[in-house]
Amino acid sequence: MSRASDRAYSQIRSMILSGQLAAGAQIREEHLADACGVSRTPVRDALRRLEAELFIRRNDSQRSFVADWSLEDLEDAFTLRGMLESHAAARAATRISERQLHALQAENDALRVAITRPSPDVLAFLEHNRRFHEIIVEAAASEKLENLLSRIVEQPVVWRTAQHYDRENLLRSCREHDEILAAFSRNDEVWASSVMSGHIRRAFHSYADAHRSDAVIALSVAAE
Amino acid sequence: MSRASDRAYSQIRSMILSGQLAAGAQIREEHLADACGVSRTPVRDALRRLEAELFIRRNDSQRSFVADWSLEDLEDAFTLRGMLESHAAARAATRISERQLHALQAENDALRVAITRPSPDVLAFLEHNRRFHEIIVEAAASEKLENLLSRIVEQPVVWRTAQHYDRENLLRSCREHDEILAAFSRNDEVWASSVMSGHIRRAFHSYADAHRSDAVIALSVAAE
DNA sequence: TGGACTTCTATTGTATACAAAGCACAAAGG
DNA sequence: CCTTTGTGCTTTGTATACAATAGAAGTCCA
Repeated sequence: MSRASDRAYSQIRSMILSGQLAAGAQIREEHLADACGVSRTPVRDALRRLEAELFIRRNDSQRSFVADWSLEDLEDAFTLRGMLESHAAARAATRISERQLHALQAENDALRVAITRPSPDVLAFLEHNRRFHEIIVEAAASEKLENLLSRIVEQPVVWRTAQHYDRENLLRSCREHDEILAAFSRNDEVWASSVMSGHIRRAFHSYADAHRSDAVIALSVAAE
Repeated sequence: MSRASDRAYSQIRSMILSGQLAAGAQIREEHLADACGVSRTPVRDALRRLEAELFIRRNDSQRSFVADWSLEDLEDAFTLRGMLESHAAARAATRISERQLHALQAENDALRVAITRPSPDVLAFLEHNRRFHEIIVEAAASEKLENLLSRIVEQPVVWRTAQHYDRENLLRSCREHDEILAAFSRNDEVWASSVMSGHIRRAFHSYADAHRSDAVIALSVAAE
């Protein structure tokens, strides 16, 4: 992550996720170059990557804009993610190693600790949750699948957090993870895949519900 | 397609698909720049795109190589494609317009003409087939889905053609397309999705069978 | 002789200057 | 008053020079 284009990539990416670059806003290469303290060359490089991940879109005359996704687009993404991740879970169920199983368990334990303290640590939850899902995709051992999933798990959305990150929802995620672990330890692909499917789907509805609440916070849609 | 980076993109891409750049071979930016008659800048741009589409992979020290997929990788790709395209067919079944339905019919008619002549025109078959599937994905009206599918429908594979492109197989594809059309005209998403699923799966087995034959020809895996 | 260290080379990464292409706005002509 | 065309300004595209880095090949010393 020391190359200038990598720094530009993650910096621009977090500018988008944080809302510092508003959805729909036009992007000017030189402006970002100044903001990142590099020249336009690595910025262009970063923009291409972000474009491939649908964070950025370009009009016909090559001008770039921050992608702006509707609730329908979000549901769409969750549906695809559900298909792909439940497939990943099925594959992982018969391929996962002891080491990976232990790593999964450790992530979910850490996740539980993060949310059962007096004031839940949402950022820690998100990070452990991300790792949890990442390990499963690794265990699925399909490079194409990994490539596809990397393009839809995170999305720039200005998020309303009130309902969504209440302890009840977080705990439910954690319990669903337990069930996925149980399915893995029995190498039951059908079970693993169904639980994962429901897990992602429930997550969508948490988000959709939260969409009607008030408090607004910028977060990447990585949870569940 | 007049920009230098676009020319470089399609030129390098066809060098890979044609086998002129062998699977596993290292890629040197300057070499390609000479071959395409442009500077390294647009070549780098093109390489990034091809990398996102898994035509090219890079090692840890940023050197690029032509991707080399095994038969298992190919099956993997077909499985994913089957999931995504049958989902696309389901969505398309309830969303497709009259215009698109006619366009589909026209493509399949043209496809039938191309293969029922004395010596089947395989290239024309491939092109109409590609358009047929493309229209369905458009009709599915999901940008994310379109984006994902664009990354797995074509793959660099040196292909053995003898069995695969015999008239029997081509005709079967054509008949399966007819059935998909029937499902669409009745807006039956379950039917459309099942036929598509089987269609892609059968295509995989045609390829796998052909893998044991002799005649070798370089083609992109776009058929069915 | 073996192993670490150094130098050299091949290749990619970055900056910068300039070229080309769009867009907006203004002026002219119908 | 509307349309069209031209002009200048903004933004992106390309070439090139130079910097950085990884690998390979020697080289030196124990």
